[in-house]
Order: sequence, then structure tokens, then C-alpha cells
Amino acid sequence: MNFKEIESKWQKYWEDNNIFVAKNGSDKKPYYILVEFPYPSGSGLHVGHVRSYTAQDSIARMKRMQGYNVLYPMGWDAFGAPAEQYAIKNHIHPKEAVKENIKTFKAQMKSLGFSFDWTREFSTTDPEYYKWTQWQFLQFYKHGMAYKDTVPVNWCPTCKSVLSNEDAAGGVCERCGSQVVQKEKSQWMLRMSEYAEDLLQGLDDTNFAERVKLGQINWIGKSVGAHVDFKIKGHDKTFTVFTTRCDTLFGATYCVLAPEHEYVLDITTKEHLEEVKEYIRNCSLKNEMERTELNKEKTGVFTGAYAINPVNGREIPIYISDYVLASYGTGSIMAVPAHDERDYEFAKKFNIPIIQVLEEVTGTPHENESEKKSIVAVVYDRENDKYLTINWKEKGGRLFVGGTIKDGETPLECAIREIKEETGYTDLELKEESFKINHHYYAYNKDKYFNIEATPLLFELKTNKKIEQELDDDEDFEVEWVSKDVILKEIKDQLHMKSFEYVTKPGAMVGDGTHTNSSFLDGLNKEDAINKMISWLEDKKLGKKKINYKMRDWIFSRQRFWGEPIPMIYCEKCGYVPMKEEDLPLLLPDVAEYEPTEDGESPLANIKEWVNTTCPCCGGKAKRETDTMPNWAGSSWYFLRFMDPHNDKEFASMDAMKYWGKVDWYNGGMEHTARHLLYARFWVQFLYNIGLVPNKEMIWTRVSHGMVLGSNNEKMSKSKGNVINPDDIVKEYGADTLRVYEMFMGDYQMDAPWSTDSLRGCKRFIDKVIRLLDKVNDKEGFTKELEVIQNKSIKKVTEDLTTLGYNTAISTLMILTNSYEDLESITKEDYHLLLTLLNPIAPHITEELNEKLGYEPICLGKFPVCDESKIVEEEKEIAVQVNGKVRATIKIKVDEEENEVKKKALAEENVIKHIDGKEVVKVIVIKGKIVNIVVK
RNA sequence: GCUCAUAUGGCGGAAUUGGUAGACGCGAUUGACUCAAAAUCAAUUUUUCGCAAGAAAGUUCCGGUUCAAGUCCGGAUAUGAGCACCA
Repeated sequence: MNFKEIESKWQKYWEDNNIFVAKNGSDKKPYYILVEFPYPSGSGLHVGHVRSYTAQDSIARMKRMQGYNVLYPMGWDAFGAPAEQYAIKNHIHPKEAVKENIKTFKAQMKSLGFSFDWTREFSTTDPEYYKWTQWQFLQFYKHGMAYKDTVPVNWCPTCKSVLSNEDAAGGVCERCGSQVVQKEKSQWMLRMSEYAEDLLQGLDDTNFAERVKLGQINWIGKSVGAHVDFKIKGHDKTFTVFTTRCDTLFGATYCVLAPEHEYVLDITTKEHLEEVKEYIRNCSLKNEMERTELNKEKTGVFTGAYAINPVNGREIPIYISDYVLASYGTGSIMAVPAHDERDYEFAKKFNIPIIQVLEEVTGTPHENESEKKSIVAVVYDRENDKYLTINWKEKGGRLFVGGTIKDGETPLECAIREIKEETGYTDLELKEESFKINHHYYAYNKDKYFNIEATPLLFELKTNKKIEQELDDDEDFEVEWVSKDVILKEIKDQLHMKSFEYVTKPGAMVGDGTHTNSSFLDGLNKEDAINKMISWLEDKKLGKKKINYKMRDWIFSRQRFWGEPIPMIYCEKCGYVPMKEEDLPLLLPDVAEYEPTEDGESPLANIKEWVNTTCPCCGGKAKRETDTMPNWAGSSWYFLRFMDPHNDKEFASMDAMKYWGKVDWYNGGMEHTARHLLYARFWVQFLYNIGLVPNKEMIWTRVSHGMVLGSNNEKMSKSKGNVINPDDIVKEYGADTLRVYEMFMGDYQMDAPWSTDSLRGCKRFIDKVIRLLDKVNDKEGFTKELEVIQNKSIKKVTEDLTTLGYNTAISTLMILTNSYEDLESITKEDYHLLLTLLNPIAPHITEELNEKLGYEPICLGKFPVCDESKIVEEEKEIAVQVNGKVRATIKIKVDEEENEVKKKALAEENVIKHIDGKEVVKVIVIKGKIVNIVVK
């Protein structure tokens, strides 16, 4: 059979007969299946596209046969930098390049037989489309959701161009390699942060895959905390910090302002001014990437100013440091080195006091505890890499040196004394005195419950100098030096284990515990203390509860040519004025040069006749905004346009959107599950709030497919030479084979490597299906002995196609095919059933074979429905286990009596062998599943 | 560093959600057909022992729950992805 002819024959049939055209308002139940529309790049369709388009296509084809009115549209997300770059280089208008690329993409898609409704095709670059993108921007503006703000951008001084974060990775311009600097630029912004909570809550009204929801949640980054006001000593100024840990306020020993904080220069004292200015200058040279990525070690300078800690009036120094970001929270923090890793690191470096206000709790509290203070001393012998332990044998196991602090003694003095008394070692150097631990335990020798506050200390042994131990009568133990492995294995005591952890891995104590040194919070745990502190602060008007989100406003300007022009006009008199809606679309002009201007403005700024206009407000001279919209704009609402693509009155009619409802099934790449999806949801929620769309969420199910990797298990790329071009595969093996293979290659949501061998296997499968044609006999109806497996297959395939189980759907069909092959002959009905089940995945060849049988085209027919009565088997083979090991299998009737089953199981030869001479404790019979005989 | 995901034969991957681990496919080996090759068909293919019947081990590692664990719980390791000083 010539698959090329067959494929084009059926592709033509589908197109000529408008088989896949969706009708608005049809009586059939609507079903909207969406794949991310591609960016039509010059390199053509990727095999990764084929994977997700085929998956969605198989659902679409099945749903149509099940009687749904299916909308499966396709379009082009064609604005963006690559087309612009191409245009700059080749001096052709990007729209020409885009037109070419779309042509290629479309031909490739058609050659794969995707059942798109091409009557709804559009590109985001069509003026009829971007007119509405611009119109929607005006709605944002009119509702106060779009504003201008000055934000730092990545600027390449050589290319004279604004760079995206990706193009400025590592602080170096990707194109020319020169140092990227931060430059302040006035940009259009959308108030997306106002929607943070709604975007979070809205997830409950979706059926997104869990990992997709999680991606959204992380990106929004909600954290609940408090604002706390700090007075500045000698100024009448107050600054506010955001903290999630206001319970640790008593442990705040300094504050930090971001270098960009507005107060910095005001509060800096004369002596520190030079240093502070120098620091700020250095920071401005780094972009955000550098400040976060390359900055392993904390830096900062003291301003000379002091803040007053509102809970205890203590004066604490104010530093500036770039580890505090101006863009998050209030741009200033209170620092609690004892309980925050970053603050700890900073405090250690600048020798700032560390005050512990939270103690970790170990052991179990008990009534009538006696309280005392004690130490746990870890002594390390660097030379032999051993630790000093005391082996109490059965009386307490292995421990470190421990002991009770006497009156007037510091923990250090106590530790030195105890080490001397119990082990005799005297020549020690203190390495670490760590955070105190609150430990509850029962002392057998004293028959008492204790609640102790223990201080862990670490010493290093300088020399082996030793004196005689001074032991009490009840002290009977061995002093032993052991390795770290022995400690980790043998020390069971929680306090001693924790102490070891604390002193060997010093750092902030960030866990929960009980508060100390904290006045009215003492004794409370973290959660209670936070709540109590918030109400205390609110009472005293020193602060309040505050929720913060990582998600920021959307920077909506691009200094690029190839994007939707922002429809705003700047008038000297009136300021920024929106264009009149009836003047839209604001077309991109046809020009010859696309280079950005000297000062980084969009190339549009050079086109005088385009820029100069009149003010819609006062009629005076005015200039157009020359920034364009980001790529994300057009893709934020395209799924709405597909519902009503030719509407020239509205972006889509309410009727059409109500008819189709939410997108039932949206698929795309993992790389878009955070940002694109969030932007699109924001856009829709806004439109919903102003009454323009019927649902607050317009997407119901969202799944993300795994990548198709090269055969070497790496991402496909030209440089690695592992790229597979779908055209080549279609040419050599046919579209159906490629479709089957990509569905069979593995778990749909996971990455999977390309394997041409496996592809050949799928080709063999299709050939096998074709060969079955020779087995077709003249009999009517279905072959009796196939009925069970046929109906089981119907059930499995139907389920699998809507639960991402494409690979197991195909394996089911392979099994069905094999069972047909085992027979002398099959009926037409048998064959027709197999072809219909396989049709959603391999539509061409199945239609052709089906036609040879004399049936009407599969795409016009019905998808089979499982007859449950046919899959009830009378007999079943189940396993018999002895002590959980399979020893035999028995055949039983499905509703056989438990006792009968038991009898059968115990009569098996191999079972008798294994229970011989042993006592049968019990026999577990799980109906229709398994028998397990427990013997002793 | 944090978050998430994943870990099963030579390979891609199944396992009805706690009930016969390795479905299906690839690869490999052997045989049939052929002058030969391809295609096709038949058989074998987790490991070890055994002629076989069968036995033992086995789903990254350690521990636990259960009559029964790839699946549930606790801990560790590795790989991948995303975020990255988010107070």
C-alpha cells in the first residue's frame, strides 16, 4: 500500500467535506480542545509539536465520533524577537518572513493529518486580531490597570538595546558579549499584583494537573507576615519592614535597607557617607541576576544610623546590603541572625550580636519536672578525626560529656570543668558555642523528670595533656574516642544527637521551638507567638498583619519593532491619552530598517510620520507611544478569539463564549505552565471583572507534555546534531507511523528519548493491521471468541485517550491485533471495530482499510461503546500464595464459594509441598483475586 | 540552597491504585521459509542454581506497617526540572 497516496487522499477528503469545521451554536454538546499555538520559527515543526498535537488530535477525533461538537483550532503566535532579528539581518519586513514560515508550518501540520478547524485560523500579527489586543489594553488603561513606571532594565551599551533577562544571563550581552548595565526606563505596567489572591483562589475552579497548579502557586509566592515600624534614632522618620517572623522581634539585632531605599542617604552619618555612596554605586553596576546569582558572600556597609527596636527600645544598627531587595516587601528588613540563615551569615561576617529567642524542644514534657541548666560538650581530635564520647553501657549508652551548670558558672566554664572531671583532658580550645536546646527527660538514677536548657559546645583537643579523672561513686563508664560514623550510629539520645548537629553544622536555628528572652512570648511556640505578637503590635499601633506576594506587576513595554504597538499618545498638555477605540487598529508601519535607536527606543521612534500625530483630547501636537507589547500579550486571549474568530464588532461575542464555555482541555509545554498560563488567567479575570467574558477562569483542564529528547537523551539542538525533522519521518514511514510512535513512546507527561528502532516497531504494527485485511471472511457480526477482548479493548482505549494513557491505549490495540492474528479468519465487523479504535491515532490508513470493507468513513461514524455484559468472565485464574509467595495458580468460577476456593487452593500439589509439616494459621481468600495461606 | 518530579530487565516503558512484577514494543539469540538477503513466521530472553520439575534472589539503598509492598509510612542517595538572598 502506498501510504503517501492514502494520506493525501484522506486529507483532501476531510478538507473538501469540512469534516472538522466546528459550528457555533450547534445542538451537539460543545467540546473545546486547545493546543498552544506555535511560534512559527524558521526551523519548522518540531517532533515535540507532533507529540502534543497528535495527543489532542486523538481526543478530538474520538470526541467527534462520540457526538460532540468539537472545536480544535490552530493559529500562530507570530510576534517576537526572532522574526525581528531575521528582518534586521535580511532587510525584509518581518511579516514577510512570518508569512513564509506559517506556510511551511501549515503544510507540515496538514501532512500529519491533524483535524484542526482551519476556518478559524489567525495570527496574532493580523491587524484584525491585534486590533483587539490593543482594544483590550485600552480597557486595562481605562480601568486604572495600566500605568507608567520607571523600572530598571538590562541595557547593553554596545548594541544600544534593552535585553530580556534571558539575553542578559550572567550579566553579559548574549549577542556582543559586553557588560550589561542597569538602566532606568519608563515602562508600561499592568497591575497584575492586584490579582495575586484571585489568581491563587481561582485555581480551585480549574482542573489543572497538580504540578501545573503548584507552578502557579509558587510563582504567585504568597507569604503571610507583618509590617513592623521602626523609629530611627535622632530622626523623626520611621521605616517599615516586612517579616514573616515577627515572633523573633526580640532577637532583632540590626536592620538592613536595600541600597535603593529612599531613606539611605538621609540617615547615613557623615563619617559613613563616602562608603555608603561607593557601595550604592557598585550595586547599580550589577544587574539583578548578578546580585542574586554571583553573590555568594554577603556584602554591606553600616550607615552610622540606629533604629529603635519597638518591642524593647534597644538601639540596633542600620546597614545597607544588596541581599535585601528593593522590589520585595518594603525594601527593608529587621535582621534576626539567630533564626535566619542570611542574617546569620551577615552577622557573623560583621560581628553583630546574635540573640537566641527560640529554643528547639526535644524529648517529651511531663508533669512536675525539675528545671536546670546544663551543657553537652563535643570534643574533637582533629589529628585522628575522632570525637570524645563516654560509654555508659547499659546504663545510658554512648553520650558526649554532659553536666549541670552550677550557680555562677557560665556554660563554657561548666563544660571545661566537666570534661576535666569525667575524662581528664584539659588542653582544649573552644570552637563553637551553639544555640540552647530545651530538653525533657527522665533520669533513672534520680527517679525524676527534668526540663533542662542545654548549651551545646564544641572543643578541639590541642594536646593529649591529661590529669586523673575525678569520678563520683555512681559514675562507671568508659571514655572512648570514636569516629563520626560510630556517633551517627550509636548515639541515640536526642539531645546529644541534636547538639552534635548544632556544633558541627553551625547556622541559624530556623525551626520551631519555645520562645525565650522574649518577654510576653516566652514559652510559646512559633505559631502562637506570631499571632500574639501581631495583636500586640496592632494594639500598640506599631505594626500590622500583612500578606505579601512574590508576583510583581507585569512589565508590558518592549522597545521592539515586531509587536503590537501600544495605542497611547503622549501630549505635552494632556499627558498620556489613550487612542480612540474607533481608530484601532494602530497598524505597524511598513519601513525598511528595524534597528533600535541610539538610546534604546523602539525602531518606531525613528519613523517621524508615524510618531507625530495629534492629541485625541485637545487636538494639539502629540507623539505616539513607540513601545510595543510583549509576546505574552497576544497569547493571553487567543483561545477566546478561536470561539468567534471572524467577529469584527467584538473580540468575541458573549454568545459564542457562553456556547463554548471553558476550554475543556488545554495542552502545552512545561515551560509555559508558570508564566503564560498566569498571564492568560490574569487577562481573563480582568475581562471577567469588567463583564466581557462569562467565566472568571476560561480554562478547565490543563496538562503539560514531556519533551521529545534526542536519541542520546539530551534536548534536541542543531549544535548537538540530534534533531529529528518530522518531514523526513513522514516521508519515509508515513504520518500514521509517526503519530502512533509518538503516542507510544512513553508516559505522555514525561520526557522521552527518540528511538528510530521503536518507530520501526510501530511501522510493523501498522503493517500487521494492514495484513489482517486478508483474513476477513464473509461471516456476519462479531467472532464469538473475540467478544471479551474486544469489549475490554473498547473500554480501555476510551478511558486511556482521556487520561493521558496514550501509550497503554496503543498497547491494548496491539494486543487486540495479536489476538485477531491468532485466528484463521475474522469478520468485517471485527476488523471495522479495530480500525475505528485505532482511527483517532492513525486516521489515514484506518480510513483506507475501512473503505475497502465497504463501510462509510470512520470519521462520520460512531465510536464504539463497551458492552459491559460481554466482559464478565465466568472463569478466572488466581494465584495461591504460601506466606506471601506464589506457589500455584488455580482456576475458579467468579462467584465460587470461599470454602470451595480454599479447598481447591489447599489441594494444589505445590501448595501441599510448602505447607507440609507446618501449622496453617489462617487462609486469606480475597474474592476473585488471590489466596494467601499463612503457615508457621 | 529551596520546591517539585523521577528511580522497575540490555533499552522505551506496563502493573486494574495494597493482591501472580516485568504487559506492550524495541534490541538480542536460535530455528523455519530463501541460492542469499529483506520481509514474515515460530521459540527463548530479570538474575543465579538446575537436564527438568522447581528453588532462591529481585522494582536505587536502609528501616517500618501488613496475611500480602514497585505501590503506604520514616530516613538516605542519585538524576532531572523550576525558582533562586522573596525577609
